[in-house]
This record gives sequence, structure tokens and C-alpha cells, in this order.
Amino acid sequence: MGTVASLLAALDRSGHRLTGARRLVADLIAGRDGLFTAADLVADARAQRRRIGRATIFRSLDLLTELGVVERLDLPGGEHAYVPCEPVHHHHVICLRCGRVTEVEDCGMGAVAREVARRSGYRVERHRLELFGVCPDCLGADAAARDAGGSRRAP
Amino acid sequence: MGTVASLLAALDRSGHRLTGARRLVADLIAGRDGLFTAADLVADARAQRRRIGRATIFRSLDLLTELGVVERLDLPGGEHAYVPCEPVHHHHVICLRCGRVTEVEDCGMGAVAREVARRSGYRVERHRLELFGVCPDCLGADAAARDAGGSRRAP
DNA sequence: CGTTCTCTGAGACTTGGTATCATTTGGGCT
DNA sequence: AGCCCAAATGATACCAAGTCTCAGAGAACG
Repeated sequence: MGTVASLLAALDRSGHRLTGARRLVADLIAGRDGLFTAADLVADARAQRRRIGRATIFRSLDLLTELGVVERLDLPGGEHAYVPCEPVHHHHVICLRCGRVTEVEDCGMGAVAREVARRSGYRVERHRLELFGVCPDCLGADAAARDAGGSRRAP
Repeated sequence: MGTVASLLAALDRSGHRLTGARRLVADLIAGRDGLFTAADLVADARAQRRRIGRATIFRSLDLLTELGVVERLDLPGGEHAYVPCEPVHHHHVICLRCGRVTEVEDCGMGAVAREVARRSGYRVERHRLELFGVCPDCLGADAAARDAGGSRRAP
């Protein structure tokens, strides 16, 4: 799936203008793999000698977030990151080693939310679930390093 | 339960010094109800003519967070807030109207985390769940306003 | 091709938090 | 009671992320 295309399609569909700046942002996002920060995009643009205002990058990210094709998430350290994703309700598992992000669907969260509503008396309207751990690749690398008696990488 | 006492007890227990500044921070936190930001504490301290450095407030909050008696959470808008709480694993339901925060225990999240681990292949080490909605009081106020034919409040 | 209205870019500003470092102080020790 | 020193503080400077402003540019649409 061409991520650039899907990002631009979302913009088009929603009646927003397909401007040069937005194409560039979509391009930068597509050129990334997994998590990225707004600052990453700024740096990428600079590295590629493509001129774009910092404010515009933030604006575009806001917009894409609103459209649901990018999601903003809060890392445990308190930093913010963005990740491109499908515009349906889901959650993220984030690898604490390599920053890779995997989407997972509901997995029973609906039931949890209902249970919380029942116990607390709140009307629960939305929730945010983020899971952190170690992805299969990094787990594999760990195992390999252990087998080889190699030095362990800092997280 | 005296919140000041429990905050100070946590500090004492963990072998940290019971300094004037920390007592003050505990006091300010206890004087709040529910959510607060670091800036709130700074403002409160100023309002009470109690001198304390901004950096110290951040340091104290960090420390209390580490001890688990205060938790830092990310509001939907991206702002950070703190909330005093029990040092056991639990989650928060946050009222989008009045900012009230209620703690709820697990409610089946453990099972969800396991299911996510199974499906994704990640080793899930931690998770963050925040629920947002409307608390019973605000729901009641809504109902009352509706009965009286009052104007509806924006969400 | 011209009009219009959205969008952009540059830079100033705000907010939330951290780093530095000289000064103070809690509290264990005697 | 008083000494001592690591831990803690506060003032200030700094940094990063994000927002605001406003003049000018450029999509889209007729």
C-alpha cells in the first residue's frame, strides 16, 4: 500500500487542498518507518533540501491526525511521536528497543471499557491504550546475542 | 486519609529527605482536588506567598511520580497533568467536563495485554490505559438541565 | 484567466521541562 | 549540642515542542 497515496487520498476525500507542502509532508512520512516526531520530519526536509516551514509541518500533522491517518502517541518518557495508521479504532504496541510500532485491534478492550463504566458510574466516551514492550525481532536479537555470549545492547 | 501525610510518608519510607520544599509541594498537592499541572502548583505557591523554585516543583513531582504516589497523565489535548494516587497498578477515568479523576483497578486489562502479546508476538512489558468520559455528577447535572429545559452545554 | 479563500512561511512567542552551579540544609554521627 | 557532607535547593539560562500572527502565495473553481 502506497502510504503517500493513502495520506493524500485522505486529504482529498475530506475536501482539503492538495498543496505542495502537504504532498511533501506525506512524502516525508512515507519515507519513515514506524514512529517519528515532528522534529524528525523537519530534519528530513532539511536534509533533502526541501524547504518547508516548521509550523506547516505541525499543521499538516494536526490535520492528518484529525483525519485519522496519523496518530499521535505519548511515549513513556513523555515525548510525543506520530505514527501513520489506518483510520479505524485500534491500539499500538510499541517496541521500547527499536521504536517499531504494530497496530492491534480491540482485543477485548471494549469489554474492559464497559466494565470500567459499570464500576465507576462514568459514561466512558473514549479511551487510550498504549502497550510497550519488545518486538519479536528484538527478542530474537536478544536470544542470538545471548547464545553468542555477545554484549547486551542498552535499551 | 491525609494526603499530605501519605505523600510525606512515601518520601520518608524511600529514604529521601523530608525537606521544606517537599513538604510544601505535598501541601500544595493536598490542597488540590483531582487533576493539576505543574504550573498550577507554581501558581498556588505564588498565591500563598510561599517561595519555591519552579525547578524544585518539577523535581518533587518527578520524585513523587517515581514513588508511585503521584501519576503523570496525558490528556487528549496533549497536555500533561498530575494526579495523586495509590501506589498500586490501576487506571484512571477522567471526566472531560470537570476534570475529576477516578481510579479503577485492572478490570480485565491483564487479559487484554496477554491477548495483544499473543497476537503481535511482542513481549508486553507495560501499558498505559486512560479512559475519558463524563462523571456521574456531570451526567446528573446534564439530566437536571435537560429536565429544566436549560441550554445544553458544549461537550 | 481571474477571483477567492485556503494555505503557507518566517519569526516571535508560549509552555513545559531540563541543565548548571553556587548556596543551603536535613539528618546521621559523635 | 554541634559538625559535616551528601542531598537538595533556587536562580537563571536554556531547550524542545508547539502555537500565533500576518503578509503573501497558490489551489480550485467558475
